[in-house]
Amino acid sequence: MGRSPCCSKLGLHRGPWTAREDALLTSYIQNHGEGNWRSLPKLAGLLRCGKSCRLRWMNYLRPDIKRGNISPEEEDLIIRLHRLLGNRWSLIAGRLPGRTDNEIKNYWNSHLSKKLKKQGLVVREAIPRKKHAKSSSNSRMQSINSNDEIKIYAPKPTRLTASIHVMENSTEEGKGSSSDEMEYLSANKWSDGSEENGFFDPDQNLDLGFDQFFGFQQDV
DNA sequence: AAACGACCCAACCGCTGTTTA
DNA sequence: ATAAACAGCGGTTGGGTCGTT
Repeated sequence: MGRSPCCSKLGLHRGPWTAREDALLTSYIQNHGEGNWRSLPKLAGLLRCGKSCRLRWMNYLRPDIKRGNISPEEEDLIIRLHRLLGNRWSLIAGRLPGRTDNEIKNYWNSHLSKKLKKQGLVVREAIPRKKHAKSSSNSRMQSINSNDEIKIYAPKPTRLTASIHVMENSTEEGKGSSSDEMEYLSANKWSDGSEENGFFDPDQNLDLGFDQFFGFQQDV
């Protein structure tokens, strides 16, 4: 399967979006809804690739996007979630209504990683993506290290619904390095006392006890 | 006022995962 | 079972902006 040709190869527009392009895209999506990114540019009268349209919509034009500074509460939440999930920006963004994965990623790279390093806190390194990953019956299971002992279940970037009771000790400063946390996560115990087979499933377990864990109520 | 460096962030690239024929 | 098409994710880039000298 080949990667689809990029915009430049097809003679499409690249670079910053114009107000007119924004208007065309917004208008089309308002009338027809999201999706079909491949055919959308043509139907909307845009000389852009679908990928570019999707990105523009998701990161900038969506009506529910929250603009402005990241609040201290949001910052705290990002730090906690990053400690838990690593560079899973879409998952983290799913926890911050109105914020995009790109925005959070940028904020992390430009502010938080430096800030935490200054404070002498461990910043979790990016988990290298597997090369030549072969789909399996449960292909979203991603190993995060070579010995396959620790795994994270990576759901689609939908809103997370689950409990983090399991992480309650990790919120204290200085405690719980990432490896500690992952070890804890792989201990196969959920908040309800049930045991699982070593996979952390944020979709299933991030919501319950959210406010206790994160210290404030989510505004959904 | 000009030059320079640091920072920010929108956009792109390359890859993986999912769906469908 | 397989491959192609499509969608989405995370890392990186580069142009614009801001602050400092």
